[in-house]
Amino acid sequence: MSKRQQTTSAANNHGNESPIKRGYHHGDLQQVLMAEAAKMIREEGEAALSMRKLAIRTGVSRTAPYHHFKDKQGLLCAIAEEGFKRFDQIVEGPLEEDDLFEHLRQKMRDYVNFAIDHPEYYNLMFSSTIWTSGDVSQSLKDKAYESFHLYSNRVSKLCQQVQLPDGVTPLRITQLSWSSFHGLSRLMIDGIYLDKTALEAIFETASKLLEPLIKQP
Amino acid sequence: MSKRQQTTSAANNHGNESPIKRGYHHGDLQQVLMAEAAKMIREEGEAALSMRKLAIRTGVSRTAPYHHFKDKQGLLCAIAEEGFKRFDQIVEGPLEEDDLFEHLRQKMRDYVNFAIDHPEYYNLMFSSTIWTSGDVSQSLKDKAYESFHLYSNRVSKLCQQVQLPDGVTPLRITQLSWSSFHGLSRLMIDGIYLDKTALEAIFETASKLLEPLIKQP
DNA sequence: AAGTTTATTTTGACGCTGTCAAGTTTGACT
DNA sequence: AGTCAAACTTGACAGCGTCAAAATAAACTT
Repeated sequence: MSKRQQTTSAANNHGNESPIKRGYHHGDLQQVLMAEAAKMIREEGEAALSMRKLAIRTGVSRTAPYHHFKDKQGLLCAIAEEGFKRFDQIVEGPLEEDDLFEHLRQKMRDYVNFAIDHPEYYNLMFSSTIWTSGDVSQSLKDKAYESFHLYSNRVSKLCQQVQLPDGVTPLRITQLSWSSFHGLSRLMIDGIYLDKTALEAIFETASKLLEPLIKQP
Repeated sequence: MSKRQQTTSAANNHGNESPIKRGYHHGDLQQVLMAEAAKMIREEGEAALSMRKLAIRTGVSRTAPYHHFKDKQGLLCAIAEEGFKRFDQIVEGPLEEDDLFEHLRQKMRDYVNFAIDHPEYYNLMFSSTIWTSGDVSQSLKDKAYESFHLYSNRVSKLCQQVQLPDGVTPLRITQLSWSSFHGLSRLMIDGIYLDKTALEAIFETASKLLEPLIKQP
C-alpha cells in the first residue's frame, strides 16, 4: 500500500498542478481515483460505485486501487475528507457586518446549496455507513472535528453581536444551527417533504425567529 | 408473488396475535421476515443485512422472501413504512395545555428518543438509498406523506397558542422544526458532533429561542 | 373424496461484488 | 549496472441479489 494512503492526499503536489505525469506508472492514480469515484457517485448514485468498475473506468486493473486505499471504505473516507475541505471554503468567507440577518440568511443559503450542489460529497461526509461502521479513518475524524470548530468559531463571533437568553451558549447555538442546516440539507437532497421552492421561505422564517435576539440598548 | 405484498402487512391478523401458525407453509412469513430483518439491522448494521442470511436465519430457503417482497428494496420500504406507523404514535398523544414550552421540550425529546431508540427504523424511514433510488414503493410514499400531515396538523394547532411574526406560517414552522429534529437525530444516531449529554441543553436552547413568540395581550 | 387451481417454497444458475495472495513490471537510488 | 521498493496485474474465493424452473402444500370445486 502506498505510504501516502489515508493522508492529506494532495499535499505532495508541490504547487505543481500542470498535467505532468509524475511518479510511478499511472501518474497520480490516487487523485484520479477519488475524482472518478466522486463523479460516478454523482452520476449514478452511491450504490452504483464499485471498486471494480471504478478501476476499469480509470484504466487500471481491478485491484490497483487497493494500493492507494485500504479498502472501499478507505476510499469513501478520503472522498468525505475532501468534501470537508471544500465545505470549509463555504464556512469561511467574509463576515458581512452590514445587515446581520441578511448575512445569516446568506450563510443558510450557502450551507444548503453546498449540500444540494455537491451531494456526492455531502452524503459521504455525513454517511451513516461510514460513521457507524467502526473503522472511519482517523484523518477523516480529525478533519470533521476541525470543520466543526471552524464553524463553531464563526457562530461564536456572530453571537457577540446579539443578546443570548440566559443559559444559552454559543456552543448550543452551534449544535442547534448545524443540526437544523443538516436536517434541511438531508431532506432536500433526498427529496422528502421539502423542495427548492420552499427554501427561501424557510430561511426567512428562521431569520424572523431569531430577530428578538437583537440587543436592546 | 403474494397478493399481500407491499400492502398494510398486519391487516389480516384479525386481532389474533397468539402464536398460532396459520396460512401457508411457514405461517406468517412476511411479518417474520420484517421483524427479523429489523433485528439484524439493529444488531449488526444495515450493511450486514443480506436477503440470503435473512432467509436462512428465518428458516426458509434463499429465495423464499422474494414471494413476499419484490426485491430487497421492497423489503426495506416495508420496514420503513412500519417505522412511520410507530413514529405516528410519538407524534400523537395528548396536547398538554399546561406549560406550552415544557410541552414543546417533551415533544423534542420524544422525537429524538424515537430515532435514538429505533435507529433500525429511523435510518430506513429517511434513507438516502431508498428515497433517491427511483423505485420507492407507492405505499411508503403515501405513509410518509400521511405522517408529515399528522405532524403538520399538530404544529398548526400549537401555533394558534402563539403570535407568529409577519410572513411566518405554520407550514414553514412545520418544515423548519422537522428539519431541525431530523438533523439532530441524524447527527445523534451517527455520533457526529453530538452526544446524548448535550441533548437537554439543546432542547432548552431551542425552547428559549422560541419564547419571544408568546402572545402579548 | 378426488381433482384442480393457486400460493408458497426450493434448487440451480448467472453475473456481479470486495478483497486476499502471489507474481510481475516499473521507476528510483546507489 | 544492480538493487530495492513501490505500483500494478492475474488468479482465486466467498458472498451477494435475483431470475427461471421445478416441487410442494394448501385451498377451492365438484
